[in-house]
Amino acid sequence: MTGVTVRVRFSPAPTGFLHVGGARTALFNWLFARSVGGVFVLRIEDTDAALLREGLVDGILRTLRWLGIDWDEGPHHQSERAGAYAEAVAALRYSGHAYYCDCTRDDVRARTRDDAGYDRFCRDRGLTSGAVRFRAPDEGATVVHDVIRGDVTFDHAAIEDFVVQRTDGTAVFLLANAVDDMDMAISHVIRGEDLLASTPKVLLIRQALGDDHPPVYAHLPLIVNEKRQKLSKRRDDVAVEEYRERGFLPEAMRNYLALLGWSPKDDREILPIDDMVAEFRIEDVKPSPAFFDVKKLEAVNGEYIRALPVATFVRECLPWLETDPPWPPENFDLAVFEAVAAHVQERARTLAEVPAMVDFLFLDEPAVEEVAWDKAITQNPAAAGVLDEAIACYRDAHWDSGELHRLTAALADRHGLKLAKAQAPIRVAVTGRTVGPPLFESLHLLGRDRTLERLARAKDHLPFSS
RNA sequence: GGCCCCAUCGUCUAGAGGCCUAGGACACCACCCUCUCAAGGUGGCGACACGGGUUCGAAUCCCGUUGGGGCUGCCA
Repeated sequence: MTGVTVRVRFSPAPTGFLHVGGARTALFNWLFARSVGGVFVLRIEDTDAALLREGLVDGILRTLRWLGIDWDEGPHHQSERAGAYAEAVAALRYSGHAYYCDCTRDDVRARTRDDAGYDRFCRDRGLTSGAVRFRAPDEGATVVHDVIRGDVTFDHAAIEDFVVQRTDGTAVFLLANAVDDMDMAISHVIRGEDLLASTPKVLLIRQALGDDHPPVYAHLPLIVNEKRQKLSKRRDDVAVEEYRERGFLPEAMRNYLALLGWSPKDDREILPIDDMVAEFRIEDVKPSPAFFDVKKLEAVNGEYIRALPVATFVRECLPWLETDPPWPPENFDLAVFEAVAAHVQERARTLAEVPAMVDFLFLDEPAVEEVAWDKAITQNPAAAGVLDEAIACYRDAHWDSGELHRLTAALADRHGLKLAKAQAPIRVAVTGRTVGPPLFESLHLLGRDRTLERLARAKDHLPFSS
């Protein structure tokens, strides 16, 4: 790597949002650039008119920033480099490397052979308008040097005369890609394996354009779904933005993505970004596809959530607590949430599940889970007694979680119950759920009045209430 | 169909010929801890796709088979 300026690029097509696979590609380019002191260029591949709608790029940039992936150059837009592409196409035509073709879509279909694509019908017709096709060599082969896969050889016989410029004069990505990578002096091309098969075409164009410094390639393994297919916009949850909305932290997302195809030398999986940069080696990336496992992502996210200082955790939770909360907004009390935060933080795998863990504190009536209520109260023979006595001894209790704990333990004792059993009807009566933050801290925060009110209400609903 | 890629526990991976009766993590199960649930601790289940070579020795190298995937657009 000495003596050569490392320049990499992430070049997404503007589809409106950043795809999980794209994010991983961006991350690996970024890690590589940062690890060797190279330059990370952002380039928008919008050569197709359909991709020129306003705003399609914004989401991608926003999400890259959210992930902490910054760029040193760009974003360049291919839509603004039409001149350079036109020049390149003209050069290819003059040098005999490309020719006009007026075949229609149907013509091409009819002329496509099973083993080598378009049959080159227009090659020597001397047309002066239409789409422009690259004259692929009839013999020989092109070798793609890939640091992840080794040398991959493509026989020219299987490479068709592909289109480099559309009838409307715009360049297709193969051409734009070749020209831009040369003009921008890209030294390493790191992208998804789905592009491996198109690489010899780009190499052929570059060669025809006089290039003698092809970049080093690294084709990353595809990220696949449970059926081992490439993640697709249609059937899979691929928008990184969506994971953000589902309560994942950017650091966790980034860390998990880094683990798809790469791993540090030791047995660590959770590691700070600086360590990743320090240890990242593009040649260590595995060539085989990786399944995007949301369960594992959640586990990683849980680790990151727990590692947060409580105050930071509280701040991160705010959007979930203040925007469209399950309780009347005016009921929310930040001080109360801050008091339970540490308990919630230990239990949450995503920020999105936080509201349900604390809703009993801000709801006028607890959100009752039918199954829980039925099991712990209605169908529980001990419920009436426990509830009655809880009301009796909580009424004059010193309102403190330790004291509530002691009183309830004594209560359980008198009923010959384990505290675990005795607390169940109380918890469900007060919070509506069987699980949640520690009960006595919860009661303490809820306050005596509301606690007694909810216990009484639960008791009243019992079929044989005393 | 053609071209290309890939192949270690269910999943993500460690493993670059002997350190491997294959290690870690997630998931799952059990137990411990415990006011529920988590967290934490301990343990368990669980893999080198198959067949040939090469070698004193192969998860590691080679070939083949099988399986999976990608590409095959005037999308990128």
